[in-house]
Amino acid sequence: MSDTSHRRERQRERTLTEIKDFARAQLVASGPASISLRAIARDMGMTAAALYRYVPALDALVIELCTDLHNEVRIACEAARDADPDTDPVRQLLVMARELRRWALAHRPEATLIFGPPLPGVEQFHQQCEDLQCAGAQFGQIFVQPMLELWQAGRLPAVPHVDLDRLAGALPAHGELPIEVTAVFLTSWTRLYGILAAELFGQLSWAATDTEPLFEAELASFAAQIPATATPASRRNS
Amino acid sequence: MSDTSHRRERQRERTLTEIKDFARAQLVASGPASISLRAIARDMGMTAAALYRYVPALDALVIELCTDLHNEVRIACEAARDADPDTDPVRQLLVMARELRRWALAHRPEATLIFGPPLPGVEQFHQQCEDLQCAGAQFGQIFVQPMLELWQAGRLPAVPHVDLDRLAGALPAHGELPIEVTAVFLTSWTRLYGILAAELFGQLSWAATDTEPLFEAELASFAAQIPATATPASRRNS
DNA sequence: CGCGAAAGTAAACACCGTTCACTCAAATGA
DNA sequence: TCATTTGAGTGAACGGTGTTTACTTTCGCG
Repeated sequence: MSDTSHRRERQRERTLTEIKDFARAQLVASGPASISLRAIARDMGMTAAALYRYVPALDALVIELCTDLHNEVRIACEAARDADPDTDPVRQLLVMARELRRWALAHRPEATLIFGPPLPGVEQFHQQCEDLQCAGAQFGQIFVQPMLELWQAGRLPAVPHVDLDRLAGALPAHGELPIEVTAVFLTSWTRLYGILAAELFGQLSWAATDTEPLFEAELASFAAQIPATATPASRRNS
Repeated sequence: MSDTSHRRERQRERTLTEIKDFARAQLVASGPASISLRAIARDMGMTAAALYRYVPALDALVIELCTDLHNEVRIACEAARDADPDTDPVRQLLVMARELRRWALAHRPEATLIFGPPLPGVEQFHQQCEDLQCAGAQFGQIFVQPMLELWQAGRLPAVPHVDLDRLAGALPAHGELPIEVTAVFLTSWTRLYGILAAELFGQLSWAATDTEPLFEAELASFAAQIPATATPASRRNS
């Protein structure tokens, strides 16, 4: 009984992943704006209307795609991190950042979808990212975590020039993170994101064709702020 | 004779700017992806086919819009710069950067169009930016210029960690700029762009609602690298 | 085997970009 | 002044899109 009813469910799930596979193929082939239900249905040998048995609307499909891609890039970064024997948080951050860049440049349309401006109807995705369980937040978390470890080890330097009081007033509700960690995370993240997004979106095509020196310099300047071992005076937790 | 023919031309130009005005109104109202020739024609009380007398295709119209917007934000930054009596290049850079952020946040859809990933069919815009006369390059130029002045005054510090040789190999043909200036410009620009783009595209909505502290910190850390007066040892030109 | 739910279809609606043949008015030249 | 050329604008059409509706077919379950 449950076997047979499961058969239906499995069939349903297979069709849904097939839909997402074709959607991704279109994303890769023609960019985020060209994902079309009718084309997916055509590729699958079905009618567009049939897809509405599986997906409430195109927007929802794209949002699911965003979720999958966030998970994919997170898992790729985690794998790169775990493949490195060095467990130093700084080292882990560098390895993950490089893997993020590698993934993004190897999957430009996908990266453009998740790191670019939300398509109309997909703005909702970033909103729901305030939920820590959502894929976007979990992706961010793998970069937050090592920074938290650095802070606990007393190795996180105060970020210069950041108005911590004002920043603290601009955080969402779930902010159980120390404000110093938030500050260093945000400044580091936006720097990485800047190089990546600028290259992804072609904003640097007039100025440089290879941004790896810039990327590596940013990583180096990040690592340089952090002492290899804890400064005794700034040690905080165990 | 030339009067009358000019009358036609002026009429034609008025219609064209009217088209662009309505296009921008749509951009502001519904985002970059929602600019539609049919809707523009509807708003103007015309047929969509008539617009093809003025614009070869939708893509071309959007590209023209990008050009206009680049000019607009450039002029806004120049105005802010010139309104400040301080002629110190560092001060000018800070003023222009703040104006850039102000403009972008006050014109989010427009900023998303020109700073986000190119719409399908508009990739061409960034390519043509290798031409220094194009609007995109001229916009970049107003930030390059003060940095060049700093370099000429011997106040530009070597950017740490950047592999200048490799970067030099990744520059387009028109690079008559000193490589040190290029390096400091690109690292500073991508940092600014990162904060701006992250906020524009909602990438930080889960982490912070107000990025001004981050932006100001980035400006401060840029200014901090640059000596107020020339280091005698590093002075280069007049 | 028959029933009922799920899957899929066809047609329609309202959009979209783009093209083509056509009309109409206005500027031009003789 | 009158005929002609040129340009603006129209209407219909083609193929594309998301989405809804009513209908049919398929298939697992009792």
